Amino acid sequence: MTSTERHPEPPAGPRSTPQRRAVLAALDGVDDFRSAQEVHELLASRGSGIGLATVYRTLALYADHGLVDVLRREDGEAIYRRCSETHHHHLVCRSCGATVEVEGPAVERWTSAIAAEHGFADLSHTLEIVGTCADCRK
Amino acid sequence: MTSTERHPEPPAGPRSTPQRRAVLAALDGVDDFRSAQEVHELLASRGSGIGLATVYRTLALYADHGLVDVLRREDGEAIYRRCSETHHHHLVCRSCGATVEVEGPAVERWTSAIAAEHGFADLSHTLEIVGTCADCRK
DNA sequence: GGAGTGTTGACAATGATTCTCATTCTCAGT
DNA sequence: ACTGAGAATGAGAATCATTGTCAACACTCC
Repeated sequence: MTSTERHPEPPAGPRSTPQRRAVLAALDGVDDFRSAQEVHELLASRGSGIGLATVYRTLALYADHGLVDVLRREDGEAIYRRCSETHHHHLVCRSCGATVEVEGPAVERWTSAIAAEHGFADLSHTLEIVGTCADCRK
Repeated sequence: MTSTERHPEPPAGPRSTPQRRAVLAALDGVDDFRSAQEVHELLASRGSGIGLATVYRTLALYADHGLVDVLRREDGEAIYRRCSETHHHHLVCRSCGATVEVEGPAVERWTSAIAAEHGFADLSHTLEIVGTCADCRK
């Protein structure tokens, strides 16, 4: 709150490094969610000597910045996916992992209404739909 | 596989034992989500010598039977809460942890519609709303 | 009372994630 | 381009929730 705001917000996004670019590239190469361990293995199999800790740090970093989505597998393992930056939800196939991003204005409205009704503010929410896709039902 | 199947499936819910009753009682005593570790500590502080592994087994057991809800904290730790057995969602205060169970017919309808639209079947979904409750905003 | 099965508790084992720290790299001036 | 300051990286140790193992027990049915 001081008058020290000459540089309101140095555009400074995360610094660009080869490792970070590699992680994003790896995520761009797949269309479903991958764990940090999997991303690391994938990169390793391509000859990248990137460290596991760096993969974790990078994924956490971009997750904070909203460039990747984070979900949890049933066993609690965190999984990540490159995604659009607008608010959305996921429809995931429990069999093949295929993912579809969906928007739900109706849901947004509903959550706001319900929350307000109970006196809650500063909302955020998560919604995931898991099912079996058409291909896997054959 | 002998002919010993006279009792195909005793309506038998989980067998009742002092330990299991203690775990459920502990959950009944609070109105928000607790981790297995916390439940164990709580019981220990009451002089119960119940083992940690038993707490995990019991919570997993009741979670399977739908008697307790399971959520994940941001760090991935599983948290449990005694709940009604009908399908519902949670509105959780990020500050004090207070929880409200809410129903959302609108959401149920929306998820079914969206999923069908993309050819998904055998649906299940999770929806959590996190916010700051009225008391914590003072 | 005894066998058979389900439960428990203590403890080891697992496995994802985080931390530490010395080294290396990026980026904004100059 | 050159340099300094601070950010990022890698290797491996350290955490910590969760699960597996197995012997001792509890309960039910005969």
